[in-house]
Amino acid sequence: MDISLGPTARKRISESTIHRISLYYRALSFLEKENFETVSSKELARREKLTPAQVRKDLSFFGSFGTRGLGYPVAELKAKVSKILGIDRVWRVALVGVGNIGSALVSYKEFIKQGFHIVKLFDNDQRKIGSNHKGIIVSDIKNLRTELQEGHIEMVVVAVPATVAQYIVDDIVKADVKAILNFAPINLKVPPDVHVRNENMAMELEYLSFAMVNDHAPKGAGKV
Amino acid sequence: MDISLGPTARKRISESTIHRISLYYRALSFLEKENFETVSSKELARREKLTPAQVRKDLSFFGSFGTRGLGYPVAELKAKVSKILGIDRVWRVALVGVGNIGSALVSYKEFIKQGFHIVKLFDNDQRKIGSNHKGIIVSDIKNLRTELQEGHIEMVVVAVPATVAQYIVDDIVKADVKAILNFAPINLKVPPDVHVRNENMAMELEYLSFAMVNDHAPKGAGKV
DNA sequence: GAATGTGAAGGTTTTCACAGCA
DNA sequence: TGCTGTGAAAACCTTCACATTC
Repeated sequence: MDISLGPTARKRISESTIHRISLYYRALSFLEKENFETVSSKELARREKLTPAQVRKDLSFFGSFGTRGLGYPVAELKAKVSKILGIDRVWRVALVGVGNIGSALVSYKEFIKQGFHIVKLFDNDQRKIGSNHKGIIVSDIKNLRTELQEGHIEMVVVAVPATVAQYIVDDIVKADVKAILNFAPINLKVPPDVHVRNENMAMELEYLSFAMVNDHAPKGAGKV
Repeated sequence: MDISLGPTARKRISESTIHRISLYYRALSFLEKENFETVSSKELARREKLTPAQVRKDLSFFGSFGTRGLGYPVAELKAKVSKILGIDRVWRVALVGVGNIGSALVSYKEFIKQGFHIVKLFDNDQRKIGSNHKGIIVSDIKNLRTELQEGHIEMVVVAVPATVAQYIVDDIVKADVKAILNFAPINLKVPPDVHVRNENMAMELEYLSFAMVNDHAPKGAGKV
């Protein structure tokens, strides 16, 4: 019953903390499947290449979930972490752009596992409209706004070319959707109450390329 | 001729700086196409939703590329930034796991544009081995190690299920590849001289979900 | 004894503000 | 005058270390 996200005290939680909370969720899912009862911050840290202090600090922002001397109860902590991340429920998601990336995402199992249900697809290509992808009929993008509203969509994944992404996002915003996951390599303009996250796969390769060229040892080594 | 990455002075460059450098590259590509001659830190910042001071600091780690009173020369800065990121050349990339995500990445245009050439594909599914994807024949994963070496592969994209990712990565490491882009939701163990970057699309949706549930205004607002 | 929870210390990144130059 | 380049200040994040609890 006690939700214990802190009564009114909410501090600002950093982006990195949330990303690590996702990692804890992943590790805890694994531990639960393997029937571990408890886990220490040390063990969680080892599994995700972090420090024990970091794990404890992150969790402490949201409450006291552990027992001194013992560690954290796996199943219980996993439930708490789900709740923190807001994935203790189903989210209705739409996907715009049924191209290479888009169609791959329709079948992406991690989404479903975590409650992100893609329930609508949109495209502007006449050959795709009306076709069936994993049981979902592709809608005409012309009806984006009304169908998002009528379908009670809460999140939209944008997987269209950069040149048209902004127009589509403008429409999404008009449909009162407040969360967008963007795969187009462009900085989208949205009102301040709309959340946008960008997924840019080329950027990660660029990071690798940088690291190789500068022969940066991955774990903080050898500056000149 | 002057490379001006600083003579011997190399400081440690933060991950965030490198990510922003990628953003500058993107903005500069656009500006170049639109025939802009120069650009100010203010304008670059505006385009990527950053601050002008941030832009100047980031660039200053690598040299003095601008002209006071004028700004930065677009084409020249783009060339410098390419060089910093190590994308002023072609990288030979292999992809393991020709599933949903994998096949989408084979056709991903941003990779090619930036010099990341996928030249080899691997899978363990007999039905896929030998088949042709965008002109590349899928190889048997049994030959991973030798083919990576013979093909002079420098980077590998891993798009296989989490359960087998570590085994495959062990093989990749044995083939002396030093850069891995991992799409499997698992923390890979590699020696300290191997660079790994993780791409986890579910994590970004989790972030959105967190933001919505906690009704965090995106731009630092409204704590309690 | 073992491991959490947390102030305080230490480190890193961002922002400020202004000198310096075209 | 306009805008860069950069030390110094401020903000932020991580690690330390230890009192606390089981």
